[in-house]
Amino acid sequence: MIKMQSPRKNKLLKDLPVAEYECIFPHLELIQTSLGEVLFEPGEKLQYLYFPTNCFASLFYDAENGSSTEIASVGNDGAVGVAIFLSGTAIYRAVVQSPGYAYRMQKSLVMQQFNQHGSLFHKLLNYTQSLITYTAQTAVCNRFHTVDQRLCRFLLLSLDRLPSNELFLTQELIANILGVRREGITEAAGKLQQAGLIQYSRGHITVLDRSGLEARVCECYQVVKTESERLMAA
Amino acid sequence: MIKMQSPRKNKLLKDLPVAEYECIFPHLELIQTSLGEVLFEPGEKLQYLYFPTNCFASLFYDAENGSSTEIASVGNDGAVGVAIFLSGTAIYRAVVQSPGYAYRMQKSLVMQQFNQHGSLFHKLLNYTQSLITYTAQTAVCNRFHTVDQRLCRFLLLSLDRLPSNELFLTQELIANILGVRREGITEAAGKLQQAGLIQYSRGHITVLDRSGLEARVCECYQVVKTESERLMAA
DNA sequence: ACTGTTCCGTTCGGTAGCGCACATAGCATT
DNA sequence: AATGCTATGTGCGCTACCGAACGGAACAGT
Repeated sequence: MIKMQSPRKNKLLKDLPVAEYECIFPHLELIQTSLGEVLFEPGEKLQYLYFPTNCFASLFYDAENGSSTEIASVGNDGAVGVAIFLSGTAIYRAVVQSPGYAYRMQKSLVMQQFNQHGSLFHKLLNYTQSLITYTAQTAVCNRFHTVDQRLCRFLLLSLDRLPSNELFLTQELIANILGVRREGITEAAGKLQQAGLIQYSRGHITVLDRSGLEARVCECYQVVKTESERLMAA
Repeated sequence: MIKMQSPRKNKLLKDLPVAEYECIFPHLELIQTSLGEVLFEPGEKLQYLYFPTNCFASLFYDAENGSSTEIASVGNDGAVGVAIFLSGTAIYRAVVQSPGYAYRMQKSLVMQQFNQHGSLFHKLLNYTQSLITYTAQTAVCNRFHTVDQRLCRFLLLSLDRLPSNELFLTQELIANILGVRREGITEAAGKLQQAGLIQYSRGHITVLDRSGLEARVCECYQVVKTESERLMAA
């Protein structure tokens, strides 16, 4: 099983030139992440940069009153903790939403690669831009779109980061992610289930009709996806 | 007048080591910006990185239905167009909200400085982080706080980027920035005026009681400000 | 089989902000 | 003075969402 977890499964590591990859590879540490695990807390000095292969994490931003919102999520499309080379410290919390494997790189190695201006350096900068896009789109979506639409966006973006069409999240958790009441999710999810688009029970969500979700989602989903693909192609 | 516009007025350029500054200085081009001027459009290939000295710009993110929101603003505390070294293209629009002067740097020079890992390089990375913070906080604020609070936040953050206590913005413009109805601003601003905190008429806003605004604003203001100061100190 | 816990469904009153329509007031131009 | 434009004020019905409370249903452990 672990053999299957090649670092190449992560899209940032996937297309690295052979020389660079071989230089980095020995220093990559495979780790297993569990549901709800916190990779780092806001304000904490980052030690590692994480490259998920088959797990994904949400970046949470706390509000004063105890509520919080997801401002971005990261799967095998990116890296968790880009602040490590920006300033050293992130102001958000990184929480594992779907358990699995990830590779991590020591800060010193990240900085070394960074200083050599390799391929990884450029990919990380591009990826940073796509994170900014995600965050900005979240701001827009929070402002203009309904809970129903935001739920669809969340489901679709999550699916894109996972191999299967199943998610393991309670309505309570989704509510926290979107920054709404739990009851709001009950209602929105109920509609989707009645329409036959998803099927859920006790924290286990199965997406039955992907295109149906796409028909209901706001534009935010496509914007984030397209921009991210554009940046990764570069 | 123009003589007064030393590049050193911009906080990113202010503390550069002498050697680096003298290398950059000859290539800085002083420009004058006018109200409403668009520095770049979303998707456009960036040519310049702008360093405002006494003007400030808003970064706007468009939603599909024609509305838009400010996701961050930049004054003499930063640079407009950091995407130039991230990916080359921004997905937001940069609009001058308060006219004045700025210096700009050709892309080639930016990249050259970037590759030399000078002081500017590190400052720009740090500043990128503070932009991300601003954007994330906007997402949170859009989600949890009232129009009244958001207006206070906007006024305070704008004041911080300006030399005086006056702003030239109609209620209509502020509404676009915050992504709310014009009438919402009429109401919120009316309250502030009645409380004697501001005075306005036909697009001319004077802030009379700064600390009064600070008493009403949500935490978002302080978070953005503190984080930005922390990052600039580094 | 019993019990506690987690997850989901539903109801109900309250409110912030929306969309719309229209009124007024300051300023400019002629 | 007359006209027109732009900025601001106000009122009204409507909807999405909130906060709180409660009920039921699935599951886990003993």
